[in-house]
Amino acid sequence: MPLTERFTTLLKNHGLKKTPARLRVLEILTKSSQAIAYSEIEHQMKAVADRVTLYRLLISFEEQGLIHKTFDHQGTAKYALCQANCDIHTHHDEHVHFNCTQCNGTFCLDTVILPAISLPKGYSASSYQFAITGICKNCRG
Amino acid sequence: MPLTERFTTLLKNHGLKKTPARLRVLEILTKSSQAIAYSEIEHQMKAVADRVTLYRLLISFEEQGLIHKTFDHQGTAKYALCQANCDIHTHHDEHVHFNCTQCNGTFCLDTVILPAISLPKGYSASSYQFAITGICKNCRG
DNA sequence: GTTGCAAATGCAACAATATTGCATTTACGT
DNA sequence: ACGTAAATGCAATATTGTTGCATTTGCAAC
Repeated sequence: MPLTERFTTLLKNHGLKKTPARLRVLEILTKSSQAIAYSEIEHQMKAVADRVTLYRLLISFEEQGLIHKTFDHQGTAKYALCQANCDIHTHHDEHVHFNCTQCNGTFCLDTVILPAISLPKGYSASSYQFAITGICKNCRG
Repeated sequence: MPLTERFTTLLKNHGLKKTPARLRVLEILTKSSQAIAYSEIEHQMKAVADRVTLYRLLISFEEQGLIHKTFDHQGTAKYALCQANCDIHTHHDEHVHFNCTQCNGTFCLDTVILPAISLPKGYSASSYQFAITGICKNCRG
């Protein structure tokens, strides 16, 4: 299925209207091998949409389960497409992230298995954020 | 050992001068059962120190291994005292954090054992950030 | 105790990041 | 083609973090 068609379906399935800005963001995220910071998306969106539009767009994408948002080792928000069929009700992003201190890249490590963790009594978990900081594959070259 | 004396030693051991602002921050962090956001510390520091001083103070505390800094589920920076004998060379903070979505509290779960994780080839880890988001003990009560 | 100096602080200005209100435009079902 | 709710753009504002520089302070050496 061609990209644009896939995006159209994706947006429709999540009750979102198809707009140039949204298609562009989906394209950017799809073509990236890693999670992208807001500033980077904005940079690539030049002339396509206003800053505010981008903020609001990302918020609704996240609410609707199209993308997930993580924070790297410096607290910078990074966005990536959800792999599975997330939606507004079941929005899970249970995989390990790797943050590179050299290139500042954030990678989703889908192959790493999440260990089970038992919480102390009284606490109830709704989601997990596991991140590893270090040097990535590329930067070690 | 009384608090003030302990703080004095702590600062001296890390090559930091003893100042009212620093003593106050140590006191605030010591008396808190959870990690504290910058804004909260600033609020409790009213009239004791300038915003900028607080920022710089926290940075040097972190560099010298007196405190550690984490980001909660909303990307807010939170600070807490280091438990062990961290210093500028060996600064480790390998425990699980719990972020409550109701009170926005961040707790260090020292009792939870960190699982071992094996990275894909090519990646090398220097630190780990494991966080669990949910409802904390107090908010369930 | 006095002195000297690096460290720490305060202030002002600035930079970066995120949010809100509101008028206008656009997508899309009917 | 039309009507409406959703989406956008713009301006203003809020929040958060940083930089430069003059002044003050802690503390070690004398």
